Amino acid sequence: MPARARKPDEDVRTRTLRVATRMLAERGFDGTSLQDVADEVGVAKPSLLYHFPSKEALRAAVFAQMLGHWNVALPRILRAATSGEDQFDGVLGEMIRFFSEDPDRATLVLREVLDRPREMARVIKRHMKPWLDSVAGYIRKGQAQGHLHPDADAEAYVSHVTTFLISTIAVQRLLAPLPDAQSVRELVRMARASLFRTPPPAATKPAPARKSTARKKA
Amino acid sequence: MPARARKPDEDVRTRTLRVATRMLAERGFDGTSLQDVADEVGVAKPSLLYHFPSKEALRAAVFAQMLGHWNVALPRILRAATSGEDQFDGVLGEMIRFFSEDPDRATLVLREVLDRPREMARVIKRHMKPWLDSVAGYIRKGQAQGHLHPDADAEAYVSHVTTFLISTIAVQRLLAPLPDAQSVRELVRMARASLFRTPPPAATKPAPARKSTARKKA
DNA sequence: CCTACCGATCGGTAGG
DNA sequence: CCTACCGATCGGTAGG
Repeated sequence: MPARARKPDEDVRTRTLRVATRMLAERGFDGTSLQDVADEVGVAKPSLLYHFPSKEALRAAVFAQMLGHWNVALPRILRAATSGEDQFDGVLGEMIRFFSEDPDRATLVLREVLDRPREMARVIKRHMKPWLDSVAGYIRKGQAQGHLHPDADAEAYVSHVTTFLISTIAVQRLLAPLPDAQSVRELVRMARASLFRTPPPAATKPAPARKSTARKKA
Repeated sequence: MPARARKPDEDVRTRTLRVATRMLAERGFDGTSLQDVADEVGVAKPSLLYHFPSKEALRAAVFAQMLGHWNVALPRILRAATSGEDQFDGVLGEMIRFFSEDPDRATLVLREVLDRPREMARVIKRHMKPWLDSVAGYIRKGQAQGHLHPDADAEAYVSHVTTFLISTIAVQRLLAPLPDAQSVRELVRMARASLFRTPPPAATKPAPARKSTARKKA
């Protein structure tokens, strides 16, 4: 008797990670019990503790999986980044893509920042700071070249755009004050307009990006 | 015997609200037990349940107190709002003041959005939407007059600036990537630069505001 | 991967 | 405002 597997092609560990990711994002760590997760996965509670030695370990595994996805996406983001305006859309578009393609990622990051700020400060330093710094470097270069706002604070700008982006994606789907596309479009416009001195290049769809074959722009 | 009051000039209800506000912001609702709160207030757990009939009621009271503070601050914010550039700094400055003066307010709002999105959608509609809409109206007027970016989406802009502001204040003190003043300054600059067509009026300290006696600007 | 069970803690009540 | 106590649920273990 194969008991009560719901997706027989997926093993318990995989299903548990998927279910736990959703529940941790939705209810938070303290609001989610192992029993809740076990019920939804379709196994007994102690079975979870065979795959993950503790609730804390499950949390860590969920987060590690998300970090893994981030590290898969990073090369693509880095490839999009070099300098100039076209690259701006590329990088921002890839970051938006990463968090929009599974908004639980944004929610999870936000919750972790609230619940375990010290640990998250370490993770950010390790996994995001390096390339945020390099983006800040490009911004300073662009400022020296004169096409970016000279009074922008490069470090604060990249840090703020990241917070802005993650928070907006996490909050947007919960409160849904306006359509998703509209929300993203204005976010991109704001990030752009507060960085570039020149107005945006007409209505050349500034959003998701990565399809653009065009090169620099002047 | 007056038992073990820590601030004898403050009654238990007041102290409980103060302690609970801090703990709910720091650990969240599910991460905070009534026993934790009682211990810190210096009373027995059932005493809390005399003042607040349930944990849920305590949460509601904490949130209601914050909403009360908001409704006290609102007139000042509305007074600062009329239209144009000087008013922009006034309104934004007052909002920043409200959340910066007690960052628990920002954290609490963020947690409530994550934990009880439906209820928070109602609260926002009731307590923030009306005047966010009126700010959006001023923005559209400014766009018609030509000194604001014509491609800005007024509704999305005000909603995003609010999210941006609350998230940044809540996250900033937890991760502290950079000094508070620097963080706020860049936030204001970004909000400004993404709305106004003209560059900011030199280095005329654009931030906290409300001391400004200057009137419109041209 | 299961059943059976553990001590600890949860929010809340009785009763004064 | 307290002591004493409640049933329910928590994360986790024993043992197979």
